[in-house]
Amino acid sequence: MVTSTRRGPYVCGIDAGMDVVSGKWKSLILWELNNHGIRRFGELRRGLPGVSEKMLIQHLREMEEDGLVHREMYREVPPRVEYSLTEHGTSLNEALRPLGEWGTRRRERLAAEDALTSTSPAAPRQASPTMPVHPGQAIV
Amino acid sequence: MVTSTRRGPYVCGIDAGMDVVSGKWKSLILWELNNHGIRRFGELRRGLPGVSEKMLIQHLREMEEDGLVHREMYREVPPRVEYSLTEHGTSLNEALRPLGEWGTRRRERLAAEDALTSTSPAAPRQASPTMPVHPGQAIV
DNA sequence: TTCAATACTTACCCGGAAGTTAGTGTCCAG
DNA sequence: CTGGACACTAACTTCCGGGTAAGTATTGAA
Repeated sequence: MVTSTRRGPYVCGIDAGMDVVSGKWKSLILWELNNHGIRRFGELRRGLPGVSEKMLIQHLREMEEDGLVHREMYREVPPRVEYSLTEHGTSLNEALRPLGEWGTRRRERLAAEDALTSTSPAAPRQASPTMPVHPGQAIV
Repeated sequence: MVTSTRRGPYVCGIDAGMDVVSGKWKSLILWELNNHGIRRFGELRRGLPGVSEKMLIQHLREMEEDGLVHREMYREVPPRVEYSLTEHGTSLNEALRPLGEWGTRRRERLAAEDALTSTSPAAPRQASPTMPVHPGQAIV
């Protein structure tokens, strides 16, 4: 079972909160659904560059089980499935906002450090040109 | 190096925030240091039941490298090392508070569900259907 | 007839996170 | 003189999260 190690006995709230977002794409799925309201499976896949179908579903299933996302299936041909955030998902997303803002400040700090460390401090732009990018990973 | 996969190119702030707390004990270390201000290595180990010395140090090192914790070493015999949060560590802890509160609410929900789901063999106070289940204090 | 699109499912594999165990040097209590 | 406290370090092993690739059923389009 996927949920074998999850829902463990939590020692505090942060444990319980971290647990539901632990997963490479969970927070991005949350963000994507929060921004678009309703998304089909394929839309989500295309909206998260680099995610594999297997992981997308696995994460969506876990988040559904955790009561974060709602799954609506229409028995059509071709099949259509719509995902959206539940009330809990929306509130989780809001609870993550301060962390996101903290991370944004951290990114800015790192970019500034990189700009200083680089040999020629010519371009201290916020989008650091020295930042390594590997194919398949989009910079948003 | 431990930091091989870390500090990857982040797609958004949440990525950058999640990265520094990804690690089984990171958030608990943060919590522990935030509560006590200053803690020695052994105190931290005893304060986090189940952590291995290897993981404790590895996490402390990474957090030090990320600018979250400060490490003060006193060349005494026996050796003494004191850990504390930096300004960034403190602000990260505050940024995590909403998530912690969300998690606490989730724990309460889960506890309530468990209370309903179980056939109430252990501690079913009263079977009054009108009685709201209120777990109150967190089970730490 | 073959291909694309839809939303998955299944099998296999790899790398890294985490666990286990042992060892370091110095001092003091027993 | 043996052991423990202290703060680590190192070697080895296990486990599992995530990636890759192929297969499923259906229909319409080329």
